[in-house]
Amino acid sequence: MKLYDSYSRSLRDFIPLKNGEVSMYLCGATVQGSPHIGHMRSTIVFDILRRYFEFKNLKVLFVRNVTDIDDKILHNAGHEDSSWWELASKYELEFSKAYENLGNIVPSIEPRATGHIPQMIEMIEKLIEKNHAYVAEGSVWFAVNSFKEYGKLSGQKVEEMLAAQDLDKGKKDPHDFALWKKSKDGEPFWNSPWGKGRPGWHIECSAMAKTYLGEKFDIHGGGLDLQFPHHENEIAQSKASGNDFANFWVHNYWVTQSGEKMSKSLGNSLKVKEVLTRFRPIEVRFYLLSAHYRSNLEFSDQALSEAATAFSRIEQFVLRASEKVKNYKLDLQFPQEFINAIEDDLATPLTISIIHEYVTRGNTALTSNTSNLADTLKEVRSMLHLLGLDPMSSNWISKSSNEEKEALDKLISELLRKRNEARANKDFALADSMRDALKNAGILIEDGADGSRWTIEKEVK
RNA sequence: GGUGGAGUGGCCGAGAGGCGAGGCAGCGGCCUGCAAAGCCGCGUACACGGGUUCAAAUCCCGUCUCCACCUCCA
Repeated sequence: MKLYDSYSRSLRDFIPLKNGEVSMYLCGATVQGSPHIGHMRSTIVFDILRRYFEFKNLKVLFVRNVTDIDDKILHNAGHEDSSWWELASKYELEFSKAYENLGNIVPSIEPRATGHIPQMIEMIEKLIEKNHAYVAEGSVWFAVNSFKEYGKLSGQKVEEMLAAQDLDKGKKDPHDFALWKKSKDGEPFWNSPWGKGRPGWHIECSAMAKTYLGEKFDIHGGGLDLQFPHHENEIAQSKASGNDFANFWVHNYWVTQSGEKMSKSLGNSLKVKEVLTRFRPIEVRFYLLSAHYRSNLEFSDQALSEAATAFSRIEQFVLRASEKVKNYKLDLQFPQEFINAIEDDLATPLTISIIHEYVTRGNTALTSNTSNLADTLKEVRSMLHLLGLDPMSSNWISKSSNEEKEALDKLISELLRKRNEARANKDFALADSMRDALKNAGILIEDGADGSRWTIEKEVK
């Protein structure tokens, strides 16, 4: 498989470091507010990578952290008049719910920063010992000029970067960054060899990645904005303390609005919970996969609506075909071109176009009753399954009970029987009024060559 | 100031020297009692100006516009 590695700025063949295993670390949320749909993108990218590796029978260890202490959390807690831990917990739950709603498999491990302070302290001590860090006035700083590779990931030279304008005392170089921050009065703190304080943001991920994935692992990912400074600093800390760290760096681009990064836009309309009042989660997931992960995706309600319409074409094929192809087992079978697309740096837009082509083929088989319908259905569902978009998968299926479905089916089938009598008698006024009445109830009727079919109009929630 | 990315038909969005990805919308047809769904057909798009080449959306030079990052960010 070819995967784009931001560190070497090239497509590289992905070969796991350990035979048969893949270790991945994804920078998760800083739980300071509600998730918007831009936040979902990196998780979905990693979710599909993970699904593909598992399909290849690789054992995946997938770590996605939660940053549950930082300046913004403290600030927002003051704003919302709650404790910082309550605020962090509240938004962590919202993120978990959003991830789950959009059909992501839960990570193997989801560590919280506050649960790994001893590991961070240990790493900081090692950095001080190796003269990559220094203590100043109760804080600890990483000495950027002690690490010659600094800037390699982001392609920047330290001397050409804008100097930090912060007022922190004791920094020897404006580019140095905090490993440990001395706490101010009233702020939460942990005890350390340097006094009361809390960890810097970057050391959290270095320490957690090492704890769960070891000194060297396969893939580290996150949004493009994390490339600098966050990931640059992670590399500096980890490598300076003696770890090899990540073999591949994978960065997803933005969900933008009016060309701008979503987090800069204001308003609630982009929050996951709000978008899900207007669109089904599976439609949102489909939409987020409709652009390549290394392209910006321009968000608009119109684009999302179009994606939802496009998806329903695929979904309706799966449902219609499944009514005809009975008792089949879904053992995954992929067209080669689909595998090629996935292996080409996760070309999801291409996979979607392939699915559409197979749906066209399947729809033709459906009307002409040709024998390849079952195969096409299995292939389409396999492809959807790998993308987490199989409408028949249990996590998308509506929650109503079988009893309810059977009762409804009996009722509607009886109505359709009467309506078809009317149609046979050319009493089209009656037939049409029955169809209208059902439509008012949210039930859509389609008359086909071999009988009438009903579906419940897709509604959100 | 430094670094990186982008500009593709009405819309979304692939592609990366020669065969017009795919979808949405629109138009025409088939099917249908009428619908719906489906299928078939219809498009001469690559920011602008030069250049290289038998051939450029794709490569080169220049210009314009937009976006991101430079120690809070998916």
